[in-house]
Amino acid sequence: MEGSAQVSRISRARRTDIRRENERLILKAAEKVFAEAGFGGATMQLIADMAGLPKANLHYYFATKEDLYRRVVQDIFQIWLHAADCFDNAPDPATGIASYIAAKMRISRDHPFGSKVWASEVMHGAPVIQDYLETTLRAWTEGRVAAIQRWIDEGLMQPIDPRHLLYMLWATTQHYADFGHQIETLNGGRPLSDRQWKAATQSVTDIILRGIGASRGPAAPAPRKDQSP
Amino acid sequence: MEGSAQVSRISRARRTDIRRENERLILKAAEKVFAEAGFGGATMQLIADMAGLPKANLHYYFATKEDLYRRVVQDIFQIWLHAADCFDNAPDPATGIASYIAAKMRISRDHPFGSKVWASEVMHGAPVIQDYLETTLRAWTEGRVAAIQRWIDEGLMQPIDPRHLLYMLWATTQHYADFGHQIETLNGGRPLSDRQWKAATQSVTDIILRGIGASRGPAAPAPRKDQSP
DNA sequence: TCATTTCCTGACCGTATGGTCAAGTCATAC
DNA sequence: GTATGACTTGACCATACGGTCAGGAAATGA
Repeated sequence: MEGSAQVSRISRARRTDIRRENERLILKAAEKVFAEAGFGGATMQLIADMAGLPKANLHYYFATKEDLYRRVVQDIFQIWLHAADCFDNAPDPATGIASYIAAKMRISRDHPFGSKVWASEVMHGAPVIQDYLETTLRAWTEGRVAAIQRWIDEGLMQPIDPRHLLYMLWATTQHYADFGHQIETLNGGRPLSDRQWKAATQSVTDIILRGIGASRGPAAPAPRKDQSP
Repeated sequence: MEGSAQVSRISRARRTDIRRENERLILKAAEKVFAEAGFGGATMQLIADMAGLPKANLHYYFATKEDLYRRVVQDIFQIWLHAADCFDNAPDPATGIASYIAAKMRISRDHPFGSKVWASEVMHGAPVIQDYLETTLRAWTEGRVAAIQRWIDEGLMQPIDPRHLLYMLWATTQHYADFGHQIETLNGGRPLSDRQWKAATQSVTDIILRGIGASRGPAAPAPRKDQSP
């Protein structure tokens, strides 16, 4: 009995694994194809080929193209939101914003396709995640705005409209993913190296922290340029 | 003879007018449809309907969908480039960058569709304007980088990597067009008012100029908030 | 008036695409 | 062994789309 239950559990687990593994494959391929071709330009056939599965198999796991797309966008949105964890329990703007920039730059590097899908979705009027914008994102934004306003009230940074600061953070960090191709072209056709990514993060952090008058924070990394003073 | 020539010139002008007017109508509709649906999602039928012309008429003026799209993208690129005129013969960073931000914010407001088409094109790997990126845009960028570097060398601003500053300027200003829908949603579902656009421009300008250590420029617009000093 | 050129458009065509389906395979359960 | 249920897939279908074309309207020129 115990053995039987064990087998049963294992089988069920293996079943689940098949499903999860295939969904993972499909979602990964879909993210790339949607990013590179847009929703309208993406084809189920191309996604299937990239996932190494027959097209009919995609429709076994995801009923329609829209369903698949929705899942891709939702997954991105989760990553997007979680990036703010480091933002939250920060003692001062310099620490919080610097770590938020770092997190979002990392996302731009690690999930460029996801970022593009998100950008595309929003640019097209958010047809599938409008409700998320109005509920989750709005709530999230209100929270950060309040936090930033608190910092301002405490005199830890200049009195800047928190919303526009957030927009600037989003825009600047996501630019390195969404416009990665342009940046790459201007970089001589080569993707940014580790060092260049670090320099980019540093530049963004420096400008913004100084821009909001918060660069004197204790956790602010000292500029370590080896130029002569 | 003179009269005949006059008529001839007028007729030719009217012909040209018909063509120009129809191309304008089509390009305007195409810009909007491409922006809202992406290249793959846009249909010639939809563009035709929006332009108020039969679909076959579109193909009379633009042989293929790609041709039409190319024209839209090229037109945007021109606007994009011309925005730098005010950047150029500026005496100091505060003046130059402030006016560049103002110009690009105006473009974001006046040509949101164009901005989205451009973003989409670049995000998809610039399939139709890769050569422009490698020639025109690269040259343009080199020029601005040199100008900024000169300002740095003259001690007019902090030593910041000019490229990342440019990226930040592009990202931040275009964000108000490309992610306009998101901003609108976070603004209670209403588009930014005149006052809000002004405030946005001011915020961006303030943060960046302070961020690069150039806010003390003589031509920098004084912050005329009616708050108590 | 008539020829010429430009412009206009309904009807049509080939293809590609999203989606369906029936007939499987395969592992498990009893 | 065989019933069960999840997974797989080649073949197929209806539709929508980009693009074509022939024939006509309208403007122009002589």
